[in-house]
Amino acid sequence: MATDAIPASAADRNISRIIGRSPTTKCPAPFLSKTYDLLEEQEEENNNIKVVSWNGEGSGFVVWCPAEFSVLMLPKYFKHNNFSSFIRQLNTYGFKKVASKRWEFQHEKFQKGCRHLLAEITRKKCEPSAFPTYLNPCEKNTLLARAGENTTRQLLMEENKNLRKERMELQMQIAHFKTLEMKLLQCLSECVENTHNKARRLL
Amino acid sequence: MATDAIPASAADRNISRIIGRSPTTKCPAPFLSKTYDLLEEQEEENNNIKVVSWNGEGSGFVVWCPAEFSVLMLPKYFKHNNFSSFIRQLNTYGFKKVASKRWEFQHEKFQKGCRHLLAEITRKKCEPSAFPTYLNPCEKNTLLARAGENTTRQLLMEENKNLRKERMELQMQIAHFKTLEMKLLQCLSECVENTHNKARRLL
DNA sequence: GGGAATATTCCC
DNA sequence: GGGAATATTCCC
Repeated sequence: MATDAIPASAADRNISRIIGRSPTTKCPAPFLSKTYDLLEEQEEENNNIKVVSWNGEGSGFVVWCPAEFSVLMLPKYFKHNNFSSFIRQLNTYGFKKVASKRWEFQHEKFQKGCRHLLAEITRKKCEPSAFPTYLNPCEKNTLLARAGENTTRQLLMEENKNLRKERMELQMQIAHFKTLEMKLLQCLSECVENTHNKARRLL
Repeated sequence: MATDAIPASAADRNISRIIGRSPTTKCPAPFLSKTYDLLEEQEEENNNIKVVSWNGEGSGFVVWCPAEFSVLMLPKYFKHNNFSSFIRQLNTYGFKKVASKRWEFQHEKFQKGCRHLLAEITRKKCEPSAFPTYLNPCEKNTLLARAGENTTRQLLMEENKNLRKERMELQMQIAHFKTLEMKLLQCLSECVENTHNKARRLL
């Protein structure tokens, strides 16, 4: 094992928690440490045939023999021997396949000699929960479903209430206009009649 | 292996999917099948010391020797040898510890000779998945919650739309009344003036 | 390549 | 006993 090969373990994370190291200095995800370890340890062994290695620039790595890699190496570091599960993890952590004809992967923060960069690599999936921890996932789920709906519903109900109030006011205005119209017509009618009568009297 | 020991495998689930079996007849979770297998297979072996077995009534099971169980049996069925991980899974599927002095667990649907009941056991946790999978009770709740909210929302939106339409119509009526009022006032004014002039001319 | 279910680990 | 992060599997 390389001297700088400090595997990310539960103990590490515990220490990290106890001494209160900030998130930026926390230990890397186990998957990343193990993959880095794996490459470093292969580096030391002078095998005739390389199964996996850093690429020429140390900016990524190549799985030269996927079958041998899966059967011989994966179980030493992980709880499986499936190449596809390894690839799934690489994708989860944002690695990119950078060659079409060989299994070469790169990640900006995964470089030969730069173990300290591993801690800056994060999983793609991470949605911080907005709900208190005492709720079970089912309740959270229900609330989550309702949260958006409630906001929308409340807005709709508010608008609704305002619209009804407006309607009432408009209807009162109309009632007022109707009364006014009647009065004006009455007035006009009287006025016309008045004019007529006045004219007749005067004539 | 017992003759009825049909492990829940990816193949099973695939077949289940292909032939379109309903959710109620889908195969049990791998954890449940494996735990059932484990008990059935132990049953057949006439060991001097029982490490794990069904209880007397077949209504649950007992891990008599947790250490041996963890080291010797767990790795044969699972990807670990931790008793606590096994317990965590039992809890996830709703098993209850039913004795204080030994590791005895029960679940209503986990009974000796009743492998078919396993498929009715569901995980407690339901992930916030927005899209259709098999409907467990939790997911149903969520969907029901959403359905109710949606119905309410749709009704509110409908009422809202109608209220806006009404408002528009009322505002048009008001505009009409305003015009009418002006005309009537104009008319009245002219009428009054007319009367006045006519009277003056006649006098 | 990635969504989602299940499994395993870690911690409270 | 269970929440949550990570790992592994399965499927599209």
